[in-house]
Amino acid sequence: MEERDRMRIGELARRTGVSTRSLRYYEQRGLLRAHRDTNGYRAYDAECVETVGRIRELLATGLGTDDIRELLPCSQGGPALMPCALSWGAIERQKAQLDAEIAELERRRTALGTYAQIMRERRTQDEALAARALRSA
Amino acid sequence: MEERDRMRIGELARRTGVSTRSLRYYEQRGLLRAHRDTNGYRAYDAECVETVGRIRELLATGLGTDDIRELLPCSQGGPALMPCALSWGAIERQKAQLDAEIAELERRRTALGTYAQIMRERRTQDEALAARALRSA
DNA sequence: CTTGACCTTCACACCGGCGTCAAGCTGCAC
DNA sequence: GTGCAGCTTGACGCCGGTGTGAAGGTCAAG
Repeated sequence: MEERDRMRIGELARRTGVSTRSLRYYEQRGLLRAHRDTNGYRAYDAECVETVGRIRELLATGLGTDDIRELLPCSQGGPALMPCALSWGAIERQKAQLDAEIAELERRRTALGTYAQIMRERRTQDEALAARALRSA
Repeated sequence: MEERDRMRIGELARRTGVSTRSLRYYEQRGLLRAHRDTNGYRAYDAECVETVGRIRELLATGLGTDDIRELLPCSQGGPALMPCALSWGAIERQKAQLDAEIAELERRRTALGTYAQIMRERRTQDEALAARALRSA
């Protein structure tokens, strides 16, 4: 809780490899909290580095900021049993959603393959027709 | 080619189940061609019903309107050998893209499962702690 | 003439995480 | 004082297919 452990947004960005724009966005979305210096500058505790890391991981799973906001307190220390139970649904929902999206993409891939097959056959016919036309000409 | 075979946008929408908004959009993107009555109304040939069907199929595979524009003449009758060859790449690209997206989603799903597992373990620890706290209290 | 169904073009809204520019303040170094 | 790096908030753009609404023309039926 020492003030010395606090850093400004630029340094947090450097340490995490995340743009300042994103950090401000995470704060706006309620994912990240920052103290304020007297001049209005954001002052982040050292643990924010880890928090940002978790945010990036969760974003990378495809979860949205709304889900992550409910999920984050759960992944931190402290008596977070209740939020855990509450936000458990979000993970299950997201897993189900991912399964659905994967199925959808595989359906698309199959459809595309079928479509390509039809076109391939048609092209073969066309080539046969063209060859016959050439011979008769 | 009889004028009697032509219909206006509302009827095409009804026959295909596609909104008039989408039909106008397809025309704007160069996927669909319409004649014009003297009063400016769009007049569609009967075959447009099939064309719209193909557009929907291709859209459903995840292809964009730009790809479909190059792909459509290929799936219709006529000497479409060259466009076929040209647009073949679009299908292959899309298939590769779908494969990549599927892989990405599966990576997300796995990551989510791992994350859930970590949280589950942490929750178990928390519960153990809470139980011990209760007993000692 | 009016009503009403159908048509026209133009254009804003959406979603979501973030790039990017604008206009202005702080504070250190020279 | 001047410059510059770093900070602030605010706001537009993107991507792409489509919903939706405005403002107005066409035409047949009453």
